[in-house]
Amino acid sequence: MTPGSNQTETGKFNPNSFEDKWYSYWLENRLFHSEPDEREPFTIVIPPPNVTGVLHMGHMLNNTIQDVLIRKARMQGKNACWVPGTDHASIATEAKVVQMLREKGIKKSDLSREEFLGYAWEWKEKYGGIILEQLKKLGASCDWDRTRFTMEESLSEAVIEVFIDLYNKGLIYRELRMVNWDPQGKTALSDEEVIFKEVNSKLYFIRYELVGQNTGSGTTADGIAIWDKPYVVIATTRPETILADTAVCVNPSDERYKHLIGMKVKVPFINREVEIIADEYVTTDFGTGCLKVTPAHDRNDYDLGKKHGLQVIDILTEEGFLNEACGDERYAGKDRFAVRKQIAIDLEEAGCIEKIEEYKNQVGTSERTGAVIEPRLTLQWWVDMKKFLERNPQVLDAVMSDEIRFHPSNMKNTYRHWIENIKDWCISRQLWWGQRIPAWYDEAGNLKAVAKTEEEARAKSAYTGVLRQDEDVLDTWFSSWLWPISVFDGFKDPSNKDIQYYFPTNDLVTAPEIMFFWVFRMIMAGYEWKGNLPFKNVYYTGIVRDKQRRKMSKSLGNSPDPLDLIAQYGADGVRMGMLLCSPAGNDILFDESQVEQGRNFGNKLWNAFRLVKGWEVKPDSAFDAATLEANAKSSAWFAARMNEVIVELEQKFADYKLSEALMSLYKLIWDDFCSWYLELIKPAYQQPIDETTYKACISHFDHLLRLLHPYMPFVTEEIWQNIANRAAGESICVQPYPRVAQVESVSFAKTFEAITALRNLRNSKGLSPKEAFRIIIKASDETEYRATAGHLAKLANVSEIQFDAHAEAGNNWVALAVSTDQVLVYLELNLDVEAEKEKINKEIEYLEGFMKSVDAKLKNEKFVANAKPELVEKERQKKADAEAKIKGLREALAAF
RNA sequence: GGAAGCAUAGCUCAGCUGGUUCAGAGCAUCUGCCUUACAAGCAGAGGGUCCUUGGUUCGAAUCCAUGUGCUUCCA
Repeated sequence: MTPGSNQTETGKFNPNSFEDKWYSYWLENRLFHSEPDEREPFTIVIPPPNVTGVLHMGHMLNNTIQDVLIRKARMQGKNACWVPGTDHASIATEAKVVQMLREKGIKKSDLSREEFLGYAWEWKEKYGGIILEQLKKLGASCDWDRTRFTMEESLSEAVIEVFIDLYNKGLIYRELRMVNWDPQGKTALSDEEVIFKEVNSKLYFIRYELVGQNTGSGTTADGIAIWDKPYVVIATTRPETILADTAVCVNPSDERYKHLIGMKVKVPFINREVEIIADEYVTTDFGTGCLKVTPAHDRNDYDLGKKHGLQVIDILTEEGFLNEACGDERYAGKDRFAVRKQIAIDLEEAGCIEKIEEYKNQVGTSERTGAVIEPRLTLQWWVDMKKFLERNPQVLDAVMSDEIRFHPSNMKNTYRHWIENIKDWCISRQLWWGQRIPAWYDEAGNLKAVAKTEEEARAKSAYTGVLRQDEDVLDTWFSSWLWPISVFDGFKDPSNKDIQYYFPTNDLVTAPEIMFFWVFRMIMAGYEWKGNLPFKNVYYTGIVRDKQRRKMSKSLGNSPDPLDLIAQYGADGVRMGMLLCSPAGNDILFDESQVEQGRNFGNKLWNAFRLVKGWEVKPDSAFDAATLEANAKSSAWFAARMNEVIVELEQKFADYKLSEALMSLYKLIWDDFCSWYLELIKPAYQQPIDETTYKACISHFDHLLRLLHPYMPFVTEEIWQNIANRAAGESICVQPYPRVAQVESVSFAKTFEAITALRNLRNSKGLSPKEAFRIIIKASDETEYRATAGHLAKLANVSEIQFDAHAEAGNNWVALAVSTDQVLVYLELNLDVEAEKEKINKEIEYLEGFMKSVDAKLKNEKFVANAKPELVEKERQKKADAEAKIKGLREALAAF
């Protein structure tokens, strides 16, 4: 059954009254479900939102765009499949679960891995689907039967298999390296998960006493000795790390320090003697030119340490506390930031501080927990990206050659730059929520085998002792990069009909900052395991910002609640508001007034429907020929106009200019359909309309609804269902999308111009629209005016139209310029003759100026010789038109 | 510090490989209207040295260079 309209035709437009109803209807009729068949597939996989997430403005934008693309494809007869799902977000979810447990009084450390995962799954089942439910409110036409989750069994198996496969191919290795450590999440992060923020900090200048130098050359950078002992000064933003210093380094060519190379200095408090070494790495003009080297806590220092064979002293715990190795009991067991403050005070007291400067620097923070990242030396698993790319050069080539098209295309530059400077990908995480790494070790921690199960590991390694599986899990992106393949079970069953049919997918819609995390890696996975690209187009959305260009965020509180917005303006209004001004790649400055505009547009459409629906229809025989003829012309004109716009739309969609396409539609509906066409065919109050026109109108309306449906699915369905009789189960969702047709071109351009000129005259003279005009049309070609005389009379309230090519203005006849013709209007007013003359003179002046420039072009031999012939012809036409206009205006002027 | 992008009406943006009356759209603004589809509306109107300065060209918003300002990415 088709649900009846909740809204009577006289009711006010209220999107809430029908949106849920139609969504349920679509689901009941399984309109979004896809199975492979003989049609051309059109596939989108959703960028899986974080399972802990709730819908925010960015999701709204992103998913609206996907829905527009998928709905249009579906209407175009393609087998449209939009696969929804979520990712397991190891670190974010684990943090949530840990917090939930803490509230229950349970500590993670008191639980076994299995127990913890039990709670985590429980949490996921309870809260993990919220965001998907919210997408339904937005109207997202996902195939919900295909909903996937990155940690479900089949997808997890794929992850494990891929890991093993990469290991066997030599593309994965395990190594002790400096990683980005999140002391709050207590895990390593990849470089992409670190967000750099500028912070105000301090640069501490600290004195290190020179060993065995009782006199002489220990000086400050500026040569002044304040201390009684010789010393050097180092500059650091992290004074707590001096306890882990194992060298001081200067540039070998630095005259100030040359003579000190090879000597030793004492680290304050702990009095560790460390050597002054020399390396080109040190810049002489930063700080004092004298660098403290802390191999355990700084990436560059680590490399330096390796090169010079320095000792590595790790003074931090995994939580970011100082440990016993720091060698000073005042600080051991305390937080790194607390120690930073304290040690600064203590150093000051000890006279070791030369000075402290304010300093702005970039500090890395965890994308998920926000904690300040600590470079930390740990054993992690890595993907060898260089080797991977050597195996799969298409990862770069496909994008550069537009085999995979980026929208906007300038993202290609960033992509290439990224690949050319690629770094290895740290894929292990010290967490429990995620796929556990299938690596097996002996009791001493030596890697014995990489295998799916203990049995396999044993078989592979032939080791008979106790085997322990790696405690760590894999990065969530190590699941997500397989998404376009794994959602179709392309690993589990590579020849299944889904993967063969839907892969490669068509479009991917995502945020620009995800290019490195995800887009790039999916392309890698596509070529490595399917030997093919994973999608053909990548549409990068902008970031949703507020009017002050600030990024919308929870903490700023500048983001409206999407569901509130939907409740207030309707999902259609919100969708339209988001898309009205969001070219690919451009940030969108969100403003509620745009959403209001979207709702107003829905209201406009709704009222057009009310008008049409209210008409009484009678057979054509009840009408005179002139009316029928005029209406037929109007319908033909609109058909032609709509066709023009469909041509535009096709081009705009081909270029992924979704905002512009929407704007074209907006104008077609509001201006051409409502303001012109409906006004033209509208019968007088309580008068009937002829059947032919009514049918044409309904057909045009129907086409408009289809064109608009991808953008505003709900209101278009509501009207479509009520504009004509529909069978049970029918829906606009699956109606054919209008195509470009061969339509006779009908121009009303001069007519509309004349109507506007007459309305303008009324406006400027303060005349009532109720007073009819008498006019004379003075045209060189009367064809169009004669054909549309009825239209002109109706929309400009003209009671009498004469045609006279030789008419003269004057005696209360005022001339209006329309194209190159004139419309003379009878006015009984006392005109301000001088003002009228002035106006005409100004017009003539402008036209003469214009003519001059055209003339100059035409007289220019080089122009005539070099420009295309049709262009020259156009210029000649321009000149002729202007001449005709000037002639008419002169005559009008003479008539006063 | 390295790289990319942007600068056009009050705001947000179109303007493809130079050439239609090339200076555009939507919103906002102003004027007049409650005209029986719609005031969430109708009918009109105004508004810009296309960031600066040079250059190429018969011709530049468009191509090139310089400067300025802003944004983003990477280190």
